[in-house]
Parts: sequence; C-alpha cells; structure tokens
Amino acid sequence: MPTLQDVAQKAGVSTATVSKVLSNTPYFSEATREKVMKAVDDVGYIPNLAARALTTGKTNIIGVVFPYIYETIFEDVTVMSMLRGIESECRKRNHSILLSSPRIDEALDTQFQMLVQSGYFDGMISLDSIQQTSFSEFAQENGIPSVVIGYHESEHYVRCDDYVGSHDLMKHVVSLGHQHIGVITIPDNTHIGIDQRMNGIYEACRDAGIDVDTLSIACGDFSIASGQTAVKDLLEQNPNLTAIVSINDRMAIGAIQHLQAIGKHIPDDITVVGFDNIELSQLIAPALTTVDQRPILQGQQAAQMLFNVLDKKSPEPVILEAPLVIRDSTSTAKPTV
Amino acid sequence: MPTLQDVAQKAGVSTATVSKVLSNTPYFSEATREKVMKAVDDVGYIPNLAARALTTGKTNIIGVVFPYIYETIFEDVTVMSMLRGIESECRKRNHSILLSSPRIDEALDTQFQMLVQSGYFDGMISLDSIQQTSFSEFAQENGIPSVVIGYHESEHYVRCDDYVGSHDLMKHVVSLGHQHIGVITIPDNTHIGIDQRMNGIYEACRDAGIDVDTLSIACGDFSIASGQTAVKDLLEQNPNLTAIVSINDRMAIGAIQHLQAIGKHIPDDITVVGFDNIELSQLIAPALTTVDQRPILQGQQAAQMLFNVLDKKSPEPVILEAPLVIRDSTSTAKPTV
DNA sequence: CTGAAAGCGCTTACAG
DNA sequence: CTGAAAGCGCTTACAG
Repeated sequence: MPTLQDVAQKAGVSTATVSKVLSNTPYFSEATREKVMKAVDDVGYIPNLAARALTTGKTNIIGVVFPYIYETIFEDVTVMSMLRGIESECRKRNHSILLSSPRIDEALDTQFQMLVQSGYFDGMISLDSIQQTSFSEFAQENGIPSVVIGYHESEHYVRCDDYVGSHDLMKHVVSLGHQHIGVITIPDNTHIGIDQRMNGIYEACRDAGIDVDTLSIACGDFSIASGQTAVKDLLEQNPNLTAIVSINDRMAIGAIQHLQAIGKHIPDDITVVGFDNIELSQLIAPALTTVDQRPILQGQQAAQMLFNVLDKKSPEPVILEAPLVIRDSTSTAKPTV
Repeated sequence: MPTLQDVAQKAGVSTATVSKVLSNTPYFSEATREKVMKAVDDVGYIPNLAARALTTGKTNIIGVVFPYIYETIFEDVTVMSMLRGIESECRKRNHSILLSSPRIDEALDTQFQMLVQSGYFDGMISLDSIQQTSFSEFAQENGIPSVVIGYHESEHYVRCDDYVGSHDLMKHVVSLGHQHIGVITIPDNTHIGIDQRMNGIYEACRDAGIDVDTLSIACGDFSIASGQTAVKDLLEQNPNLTAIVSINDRMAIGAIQHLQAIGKHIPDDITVVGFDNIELSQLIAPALTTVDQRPILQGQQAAQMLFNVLDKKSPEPVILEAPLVIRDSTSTAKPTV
C-alpha cells in the first residue's frame, strides 16, 4: 500500500503539505493542490486508518452494542431495524459500524470492556435497558461519547414512549368492554422498557376502575413459543378471559396460534393485542392490533444524536411517540355467560 | 488512558520488556512477569489498538460485507442468521466485526473500497452472489484474506447446495403428480445462487419428462408483497396451475396469502413450496414445504474458514447440503378437469 | 504557503 | 533475560 511518503515524493513536496491538502486545511496554493491530487491518483493512495487513528485519536468507527439477551438477538427484526436506521446515518457521515454483542453476566463482559478501552471507536450507541448491567455507563466512565437507545441513565438517549404506548393499547382494550384480561409479559425488573409497558397497562386499568389484582399474568421470554405456553397458563388461571394483552408481538402471535389451535376464534371469542408492530403482525390472520415502536426511526435518531455529540453540540433526548395500530385481532367483549 | 510507558515505569522495566510479557514471548523471567502484571493491574492498562495495529499490521477486526441488495437487507432473517453464526465464531477468537453494507451500482461502492484499502480489517467475509459486482475480488486484489458466502470466484467459499436443494424440491413437487407448475423467481442473471436454484428446478423437470417451456414464470423481488403480485400474474398466464414453486420463502408466503384471499385452499386446490426455511414458514397455516439453507451454519463455517486462512492453513471450500423440509403446503395433484 | 521535526503508542530486530 | 532504538504512517505545532 502506498503511503503519504510516496505521494509526497511523487508530488515533490513534504508529507506535511500532502497531509494539509488532504485534510482540507486552507494552507496551500492551488498549484500544489493539483500536484498533490495528481500524485494521490497516480499512486492510488488511501490513508492508513490505524496511523491516522493513532495521531488524531479518531477512528471514524462507531460501536453499536446489542446485548446478547437471547439466542436470537440477531434475528430480532425490531433490533435489526434499529441497526438499519443507524447504518443509514453512519453511511451519510462516512463512519463504519463495529458490532458488539456483549454477553449478560454478573460481571461486565470483558471483551466488551477491552473494546471500549482500547480506543477503537469514537462513540457508541447501545441498546441499554437491561436492568442488570449498563453498557453506556462503562463507556461514559471511559470518556467515550455514548447515546443509549433505551432506559439506562444517560445524558443522551432515544426511546419510544413505552408507557404511553401501552397505556393507549390497554385503554383501547378496556374501551371495548373487556373485564377479564390476561397479560403476557416477561419477569419484572429484567427489562426497564418492559416494566414501563407494564406500568402503562396497570395505569390504564386503574383509569378504568379495574382492579389490577384481577389481571391474570403469565411470563414468557419474548419468543413465539413462549407465548403459546403463557396463554395456556393464563387460561388455566382464568378460563373466562376475553382479552389477552402481550407486551410484545411475538408472544402475542404465539398466543394466537395456541388459541386457534384449541378452536378459539379471534377476535370473536377472544381479543389479542401485542406491542412492536413487527412485519409479521400485519401478515397473520387475523392481523394483530399493536403499538408501533418505530425502530428504524429510533436508530436514525440515535445516530444523529451521537454525531451531534461528537460535533460538540448538545442534543436533547428524544422520546418517540408510539402510535396504536388497530387491526383485526380486537373486538368488543361478549357479555360473560 | 494509561500506556505501555506507564506500565514500564511502574514496574521498573523497559517498555520492550512489558511488551514481551504481554505478548507471551518466552523471553522473560517469572519475577519480571509478576512485576509487570502487577503494574498492568495497578494502572489498569489496556493496549491501544490503533498503535498495535500500526506496528503489527493486525487489527483483530474482520469485515463482514452484506451488499445492500434491497432496503430490508438488515431485516432479512437468513442474512442475519449468517451474521449470528459469524459472530459466535469471532467471539471465540476474540475478533470484532466491522459491518459494511456497500451499495450496488455500476461502480464499486467507494466507501467500501476505502474501507478495504485503509487496512482496517485483517480479513473479510462477504455475501457475494450478485452477478453485477464482486466484493471479494476487490479484497483479494488488495491482498486481504477473504472468504465468500456464495458464488463469486474465490479460493475460499461456503455456500449451500442451491442446485441440489431446489432439484430435490422440484422433484418432490413433480412426484406428487403436478404437471401445471408456476415458478416465482427474480430476474435471471441477477443473483448467481438463484440462477442455480432455477437450474435445479429445470433439471428436475427434464428428469421427469416435463417440457421446461410449459412452466409459467413470474418475477418478484424476494419480498412477500412481490409474491402476491407474482402469483396473480402466474394465474393469468395459466389458470390451471396446480403447483407454485417459489425460489424463496417470503415470496411463497405472499403467494399463499393471495391464493387464500381469492378463496383457494392450500394444499388441496394448489400446492405451494418455497426455499430458505425461515422461521415464518413453520408458523403460517399451512406450514410451508421448503428447503433449509442453514444460514447459521454457513456463517460459522465461513468464519472458521477465514480464521484458518489467517492461520496460514488451506481450508477446503464447503458446500452445505440443503435438506428438503416437507410440511403441509404440498399434496398430490388433483386430476385436471 | 511550505517543510523539518516531534510525537501518537506500540513491537521488533539487535546488542549486550 | 533485558533494554535502547528504530520504525509503523500519519498529523500538528513551530519556524521560516
């Protein structure tokens, strides 16, 4: 690979001059600019990023951190949509993405720690809502600009309004006259965003005068399969349920599958709603009523925010509205027999 | 951030010695080893990767290249499963992943070119089956070790056996007695792997004595929506079709949706098959007969292969068997009226 | 406007 | 077994 040296030699100037031309400082004449650019072309020069990184302390790489919360994190469409949003912004700014998927343990993933501390990225975006550990916190301690998508303490963050979104969702279910409602969630105090969704659900119950303790609750692990199991559990707790509220779409879809398998008709026999608005939700029959998390937008906003931070601006946090999407899996409650 | 200097000072030795201890050369006494390690701990030393990269020429980063063939490349589960497989191997070897999603144009994406040439990764894995451009070729020209997942010319590659897989698939359809078959594909000479699938389909027809010209053919763009349109087209070409073969699952699913929407029953009225075995395929009703691409395995094998190349071994190419998965969307052809 | 020189933080012959 | 020194390829004061 040709170096700055080679270019300088070819152009008959010093490396300092070449460097100045290339980094667009105003300190050179048009004539030398041409000489230099021609030499760059001739030798096919591309700056060595490691060398540049060593002198400037900038790598033009941003770290994207998706904690390995479950096996299929890479196949989680919502997460990947965020990545898509991040990528499009990074591309505009000519930055690359270094992907990190730290494991969740008692101790903070050491590979992740080294990555942060070895100075390989200029800034970091992390999905940061797992109660147990905060990745952004570690970045901040080490002086790496960081924006979080989610709920962990951070000066800069974007998230969707889980609370209001699920509040609206539950309000809609309740407004349909449902009284016997089952909720599919994940264990409390695991994921801060999910806790918020549960809070929204509870508050909507209280608003409607429904005693929160009358809700049947079952836990899954976000997966479709776990939604099937959870709804079975729910029906055992209370066979008279007329509505199932799931804190994500995948478990809602699992629930629908099981319900249909045991001969229930949706929404006539039972209403089912989810949260996320993944593509699948509009494809299944009946199409699922849900809340749109707008993950692509979350990713874009997070990236833009990070670039603003890197540019020494002080961007405001963003809380994205999460609109209710009413489709065909909801209907009015039939009077209980 | 503390440097090697700091460690050396603290330990009362030279930086050369510290470096030797840290890189596990055999040239030091146990006593100095302990001194050094203690100093490392004390100051909290983490090597600066840019500096190390500059001296050694190694970054411990591998480039993963997923050409931006369509908007939703990041939401393509098959592709992301490959990434998942790659990630698990990289993690074992303590390497990071730099993600690149070059755009497809007449000219090779310049951001991609710079990335390769600026020496930021030690090796590269690329999804490389787009007729138009080869990314691995450029990497090889620039002396960076490369393995391809797909079909472009390369010493090192892994792919699934698209030809045999689709041959088996078509053979199965034909064995069910179908004579009037529609095929949903994408335009020829776009994706080499898809061309292979088509070849497998054609060959199975010939084997069965079916004139390839009697096949009805329509093109989509991999998406579910395009599958809906394509099947409509197919039915216009030949209303008597008893089977639809799609070169991917998503378009097959679109076809099923449209067919069901116009009142057709699957598989009684019409058989539908796909290719890929994405999760959705087993969830829809009826569950889709398809071919398993085993993307996670492809990713793992590709990463292992790359590490072997980096270790100066000479791994053999891998062609993965793609097993037929028979489910509920296929049945015997009804005698034509 | 231009260039000589120092320095970023490592590793690697080389000498001892 | 240990260390002084050069060098990886850049950028950035500094002097002219």
